[in-house]
Amino acid sequence: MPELPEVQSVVNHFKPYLLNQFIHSIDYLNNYEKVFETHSSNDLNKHVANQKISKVWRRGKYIVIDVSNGHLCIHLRMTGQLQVGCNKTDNTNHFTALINLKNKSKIYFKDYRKFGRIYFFKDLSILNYRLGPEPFDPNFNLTYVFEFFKGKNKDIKSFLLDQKFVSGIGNIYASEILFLSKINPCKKVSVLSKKECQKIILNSKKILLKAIAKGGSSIRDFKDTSGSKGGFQNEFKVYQQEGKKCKNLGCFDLIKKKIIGNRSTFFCDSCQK
DNA sequence: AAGAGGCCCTGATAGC
DNA sequence: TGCTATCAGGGCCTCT
Repeated sequence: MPELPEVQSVVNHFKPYLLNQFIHSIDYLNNYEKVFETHSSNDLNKHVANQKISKVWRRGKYIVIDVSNGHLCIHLRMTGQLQVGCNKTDNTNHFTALINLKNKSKIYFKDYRKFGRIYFFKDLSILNYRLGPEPFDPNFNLTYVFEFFKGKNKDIKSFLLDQKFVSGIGNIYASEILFLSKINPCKKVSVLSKKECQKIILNSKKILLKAIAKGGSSIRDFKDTSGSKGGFQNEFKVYQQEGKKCKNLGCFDLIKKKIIGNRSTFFCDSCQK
Protein backbone atom coordinates (compact mmCIF):
# COMPACT_ATOMS: atom_id res chain seq x y z
CA MET A 1 0.00 0.00 0.00
CA PRO A 2 2.00 2.88 1.20
CA GLU A 3 4.98 4.41 -0.46
CA LEU A 4 7.59 6.72 1.02
CA PRO A 5 5.29 9.71 1.71
CA GLU A 6 2.63 7.53 3.36
CA VAL A 7 5.19 5.70 5.49
CA GLN A 8 6.67 9.04 6.49
CA SER A 9 3.27 10.26 7.56
CA VAL A 10 2.74 7.10 9.63
CA VAL A 11 6.13 7.65 11.27
CA ASN A 12 5.29 11.28 12.02
CA HIS A 13 1.99 10.28 13.51
CA PHE A 14 3.27 7.47 15.73
CA LYS A 15 6.49 9.05 16.90
CA PRO A 16 4.85 10.78 19.90
CA TYR A 17 3.26 7.50 21.02
CA LEU A 18 6.47 5.52 20.80
CA LEU A 19 9.46 7.71 21.49
CA ASN A 20 11.08 7.16 24.92
CA GLN A 21 8.52 4.51 25.80
CA PHE A 22 9.42 0.98 26.86
CA ILE A 23 8.19 -2.06 24.98
CA HIS A 24 6.46 -4.58 27.19
CA SER A 25 5.91 -7.27 24.55
CA ILE A 26 4.91 -7.95 20.98
CA ASP A 27 2.23 -10.52 20.18
CA TYR A 28 1.19 -11.98 16.90
CA LEU A 29 -2.57 -12.22 16.49
CA ASN A 30 -5.00 -14.49 14.67
CA ASN A 31 -2.47 -17.30 14.60
CA TYR A 32 -0.29 -15.35 12.18
CA GLU A 33 3.19 -15.82 13.62
CA LYS A 34 4.48 -15.42 10.09
CA VAL A 35 4.14 -11.67 10.59
CA PHE A 36 7.48 -11.80 12.42
CA GLU A 37 9.20 -13.31 9.39
CA THR A 38 12.75 -13.57 10.74
CA HIS A 39 12.02 -14.58 14.33
CA SER A 40 9.77 -16.78 16.39
CA SER A 41 7.59 -14.82 18.73
CA ASN A 42 9.75 -15.94 21.68
CA ASP A 43 12.98 -14.85 20.06
CA LEU A 44 11.58 -11.52 19.02
CA ASN A 45 10.35 -10.78 22.53
CA LYS A 46 13.74 -11.72 23.99
CA HIS A 47 15.18 -8.94 21.86
CA VAL A 48 12.64 -6.19 22.38
CA ALA A 49 10.94 -6.76 25.75
CA ASN A 50 11.82 -4.08 28.30
CA GLN A 51 13.75 -2.10 25.71
CA LYS A 52 13.45 1.64 25.46
CA ILE A 53 12.54 3.18 22.12
CA SER A 54 15.20 5.76 21.32
CA LYS A 55 14.26 6.75 17.79
CA VAL A 56 11.41 6.32 15.30
CA TRP A 57 12.25 6.94 11.69
CA ARG A 58 11.88 5.75 8.11
CA ARG A 59 14.20 3.97 5.70
CA GLY A 60 12.68 3.37 2.26
CA LYS A 61 9.23 2.01 3.00
CA TYR A 62 10.27 0.57 6.37
CA ILE A 63 9.23 2.08 9.69
CA VAL A 64 12.29 1.74 11.90
CA ILE A 65 11.97 1.68 15.69
CA ASP A 66 15.38 1.83 17.38
CA VAL A 67 15.84 0.08 20.69
CA SER A 68 19.12 -0.20 22.59
CA ASN A 69 20.14 -3.56 21.12
CA GLY A 70 18.77 -3.29 17.61
CA HIS A 71 15.99 -2.16 15.32
CA LEU A 72 12.39 -3.22 15.07
CA CYS A 73 11.42 -2.72 11.43
CA ILE A 74 7.85 -2.69 10.19
CA HIS A 75 6.92 -3.01 6.53
CA LEU A 76 3.27 -2.29 5.74
CA ARG A 77 3.44 -3.75 2.22
CA MET A 78 0.08 -3.36 0.47
CA THR A 79 -2.57 -3.06 3.16
CA GLY A 80 -0.80 -2.75 6.51
CA GLN A 81 -1.86 -0.08 8.97
CA LEU A 82 -0.86 0.83 12.48
CA GLN A 83 -3.42 2.04 14.94
CA VAL A 84 -3.50 3.04 18.57
CA GLY A 85 -6.00 0.94 20.46
CA CYS A 86 -8.90 -1.04 19.09
CA ASN A 87 -12.17 0.42 17.79
CA LYS A 88 -15.61 -1.14 18.13
CA THR A 89 -15.91 -1.22 14.36
CA ASP A 90 -12.61 -3.06 13.78
CA ASN A 91 -12.69 -6.46 12.18
CA THR A 92 -10.27 -8.09 14.60
CA ASN A 93 -9.66 -10.91 12.12
CA HIS A 94 -7.49 -8.41 10.27
CA PHE A 95 -5.13 -7.81 13.18
CA THR A 96 -1.82 -9.56 12.70
CA ALA A 97 0.21 -8.14 15.59
CA LEU A 98 0.07 -6.05 18.74
CA ILE A 99 2.80 -3.95 20.32
CA ASN A 100 2.25 -3.57 24.06
CA LEU A 101 4.00 -0.65 25.67
CA LYS A 102 4.80 -0.46 29.37
CA ASN A 103 2.57 2.59 29.69
CA LYS A 104 -0.29 0.24 28.76
CA SER A 105 -0.91 1.67 25.30
CA LYS A 106 -1.48 -0.83 22.57
CA ILE A 107 -0.40 -0.38 18.97
CA TYR A 108 -2.21 -2.73 16.60
CA PHE A 109 -0.92 -3.91 13.26
CA LYS A 110 -3.93 -4.28 10.99
CA ASP A 111 -3.44 -5.93 7.61
CA TYR A 112 -6.17 -7.78 5.80
CA ARG A 113 -3.96 -9.11 3.03
CA LYS A 114 -1.32 -10.20 5.54
CA PHE A 115 1.65 -9.20 3.42
CA GLY A 116 3.01 -6.83 6.06
CA ARG A 117 5.93 -7.93 8.23
CA ILE A 118 7.71 -7.02 11.44
CA TYR A 119 11.44 -7.72 11.53
CA PHE A 120 14.13 -7.41 14.12
CA PHE A 121 17.65 -6.55 12.99
CA LYS A 122 20.69 -6.29 15.25
CA ASP A 123 22.17 -3.78 12.87
CA LEU A 124 21.03 -2.14 9.67
CA SER A 125 23.34 -3.95 7.28
CA ILE A 126 20.53 -6.15 5.92
CA LEU A 127 18.34 -3.14 5.27
CA ASN A 128 21.16 -1.23 3.65
CA TYR A 129 21.92 -4.24 1.49
CA ARG A 130 18.31 -4.49 0.33
CA LEU A 131 17.81 -0.79 -0.23
CA GLY A 132 19.39 1.74 -2.52
CA PRO A 133 19.83 5.39 -1.54
CA GLU A 134 16.97 7.49 -0.25
CA PRO A 135 15.61 9.77 -2.98
CA PHE A 136 16.72 12.82 -0.98
CA ASP A 137 20.21 11.47 -0.39
CA PRO A 138 22.91 13.47 -2.25
CA ASN A 139 24.24 10.06 -3.33
CA PHE A 140 21.15 9.65 -5.50
CA ASN A 141 22.77 11.66 -8.26
CA LEU A 142 23.70 11.50 -11.93
CA THR A 143 26.94 9.59 -11.37
CA TYR A 144 25.16 6.96 -9.30
CA VAL A 145 22.26 6.58 -11.73
CA PHE A 146 24.51 6.25 -14.78
CA GLU A 147 26.69 3.71 -13.02
CA PHE A 148 23.61 1.72 -11.92
CA PHE A 149 22.13 1.63 -15.42
CA LYS A 150 25.35 0.37 -16.98
CA GLY A 151 24.74 -2.98 -18.68
CA LYS A 152 21.02 -2.93 -17.82
CA ASN A 153 18.25 -3.11 -20.36
CA LYS A 154 14.94 -2.71 -18.57
CA ASP A 155 12.40 0.07 -18.80
CA ILE A 156 12.78 3.09 -16.54
CA LYS A 157 9.47 2.45 -14.77
CA SER A 158 10.65 -0.91 -13.45
CA PHE A 159 13.80 0.71 -12.10
CA LEU A 160 11.86 3.34 -10.19
CA LEU A 161 10.05 0.46 -8.47
CA ASP A 162 13.32 -1.34 -7.79
CA GLN A 163 14.17 -0.61 -4.15
CA LYS A 164 17.82 -1.46 -4.78
CA PHE A 165 18.01 1.38 -7.28
CA VAL A 166 16.29 4.00 -5.15
CA SER A 167 14.28 3.29 -2.03
CA GLY A 168 10.75 4.37 -1.25
CA ILE A 169 9.14 4.91 -4.64
CA GLY A 170 6.14 2.71 -5.47
CA ASN A 171 3.62 2.35 -8.24
CA ILE A 172 1.75 5.64 -7.82
CA TYR A 173 4.70 7.96 -7.60
CA ALA A 174 6.62 6.14 -10.36
CA SER A 175 3.89 7.09 -12.85
CA GLU A 176 3.68 10.66 -11.53
CA ILE A 177 7.45 11.19 -11.62
CA LEU A 178 7.71 10.01 -15.24
CA PHE A 179 4.79 12.16 -16.32
CA LEU A 180 6.37 15.24 -14.80
CA SER A 181 9.67 14.29 -16.44
CA LYS A 182 7.95 13.81 -19.83
CA ILE A 183 9.59 10.41 -20.20
CA ASN A 184 7.74 7.35 -21.46
CA PRO A 185 7.63 4.61 -18.78
CA CYS A 186 8.52 1.97 -21.40
CA LYS A 187 11.75 3.70 -22.35
CA LYS A 188 14.79 1.51 -21.82
CA VAL A 189 17.33 3.00 -19.46
CA SER A 190 20.09 2.24 -21.96
CA VAL A 191 18.80 5.03 -24.22
CA LEU A 192 18.17 7.66 -21.54
CA SER A 193 20.22 10.84 -21.94
CA LYS A 194 22.02 12.48 -19.03
CA LYS A 195 19.51 15.28 -19.15
CA GLU A 196 16.63 12.83 -18.84
CA CYS A 197 18.27 11.05 -15.91
CA GLN A 198 18.78 14.40 -14.21
CA LYS A 199 15.11 15.21 -14.70
CA ILE A 200 14.07 11.92 -13.12
CA ILE A 201 16.33 12.51 -10.13
CA LEU A 202 15.06 16.05 -9.54
CA ASN A 203 11.40 15.23 -10.14
CA SER A 204 11.55 12.23 -7.79
CA LYS A 205 12.61 14.55 -5.00
CA LYS A 206 10.06 17.15 -6.03
CA ILE A 207 7.03 14.83 -6.22
CA LEU A 208 7.87 12.99 -3.01
CA LEU A 209 8.46 16.19 -1.05
CA LYS A 210 5.17 17.59 -2.27
CA ALA A 211 3.37 14.37 -1.31
CA ILE A 212 4.98 14.38 2.14
CA ALA A 213 3.83 17.97 2.63
CA LYS A 214 0.28 16.87 1.75
CA GLY A 215 0.45 13.96 4.20
CA GLY A 216 0.67 11.33 1.47
CA SER A 217 -2.15 9.94 -0.65
CA SER A 218 -5.30 8.42 0.80
CA ILE A 219 -6.76 5.91 -1.60
CA ARG A 220 -8.43 2.60 -0.83
CA ASP A 221 -7.09 1.33 2.48
CA PHE A 222 -4.60 3.96 3.35
CA LYS A 223 -5.78 6.35 5.99
CA ASP A 224 -3.83 7.92 8.74
CA THR A 225 -5.47 6.42 11.81
CA SER A 226 -5.56 9.80 13.51
CA GLY A 227 -8.32 10.54 11.03
CA SER A 228 -6.21 13.02 9.14
CA LYS A 229 -6.14 11.79 5.60
CA GLY A 230 -3.47 12.61 3.08
CA GLY A 231 -4.33 14.99 0.30
CA PHE A 232 -1.99 14.09 -2.52
CA GLN A 233 -4.57 11.87 -4.26
CA ASN A 234 -6.17 15.12 -5.45
CA GLU A 235 -2.90 15.99 -7.18
CA PHE A 236 -2.59 12.86 -9.30
CA LYS A 237 -1.87 13.88 -12.87
CA VAL A 238 -1.91 10.38 -14.38
CA TYR A 239 -2.33 7.72 -11.72
CA GLN A 240 -5.80 6.17 -12.09
CA GLN A 241 -6.66 8.78 -14.72
CA GLU A 242 -7.05 6.37 -17.66
CA GLY A 243 -9.23 7.84 -20.41
CA LYS A 244 -9.13 11.33 -18.96
CA LYS A 245 -7.63 14.27 -20.79
CA CYS A 246 -3.93 14.89 -20.28
CA LYS A 247 -3.43 17.69 -17.76
CA ASN A 248 -0.63 19.35 -19.71
CA LEU A 249 -1.69 22.64 -21.24
CA GLY A 250 -2.24 22.35 -24.99
CA CYS A 251 -2.31 18.56 -25.00
CA PHE A 252 -5.60 16.92 -25.92
CA ASP A 253 -4.50 13.30 -25.76
CA LEU A 254 -6.02 10.86 -23.27
CA ILE A 255 -4.15 9.16 -20.41
CA LYS A 256 -3.34 5.53 -21.18
CA LYS A 257 -2.93 2.55 -18.89
CA LYS A 258 -0.46 -0.22 -19.57
CA ILE A 259 0.96 -3.08 -17.52
CA ILE A 260 4.68 -2.53 -17.11
CA GLY A 261 6.80 -4.53 -14.70
CA ASN A 262 3.65 -6.44 -13.73
CA ARG A 263 1.90 -3.29 -12.48
CA SER A 264 -0.53 -0.77 -13.89
CA THR A 265 1.23 2.22 -15.33
CA PHE A 266 -0.41 5.47 -16.39
CA PHE A 267 1.02 7.92 -18.89
CA CYS A 268 0.40 10.29 -21.80
CA ASP A 269 1.68 8.97 -25.10
CA SER A 270 1.96 12.46 -26.59
CA CYS A 271 3.79 14.18 -23.73
CA GLN A 272 6.02 11.32 -22.64
CA LYS A 273 8.62 10.37 -25.23
C1' DA B 1 24.17 -11.10 -13.73
C1' DA B 2 19.96 -9.59 -15.27
C1' DG B 3 15.20 -10.12 -16.33
C1' DA B 4 10.63 -12.48 -16.36
C1' DG B 5 7.17 -14.49 -13.81
C1' DG B 6 4.98 -16.79 -9.84
C1' DC B 7 3.53 -16.34 -5.32
C1' DC B 8 1.96 -14.72 -0.77
C1' DC B 9 -3.34 -12.96 0.83
C1' DT B 10 -8.16 -10.89 1.10
C1' DG B 11 -11.70 -7.81 -0.34
C1' DA B 12 -13.91 -4.54 -3.55
C1' DT B 13 -15.77 -4.02 -7.83
C1' DA B 14 -17.06 -5.02 -12.62
C1' DG B 15 -19.19 -7.99 -15.77
C1' DC B 16 -22.18 -11.62 -16.95
C1' DT C 1 -29.55 -11.27 -6.98
C1' DG C 2 -25.58 -14.06 -7.29
C1' DC C 3 -21.73 -15.99 -9.23
C1' DT C 4 -16.98 -15.43 -11.23
C1' DA C 5 -13.06 -12.91 -12.89
C1' DT C 6 -10.08 -9.23 -12.28
C1' DC C 7 -7.56 -6.03 -9.85
C1' DA C 8 -5.10 -3.73 -5.84
C1' DG C 9 -0.19 1.18 -3.63
C1' DG C 10 5.00 -4.66 -2.48
C1' DG C 11 8.72 -7.54 -2.60
C1' DC C 12 10.69 -12.07 -2.24
C1' DC C 13 11.91 -16.27 -4.55
C1' DT C 14 12.92 -19.29 -8.45
C1' DC C 15 14.01 -20.23 -13.06
C1' DT C 16 16.22 -19.21 -17.35
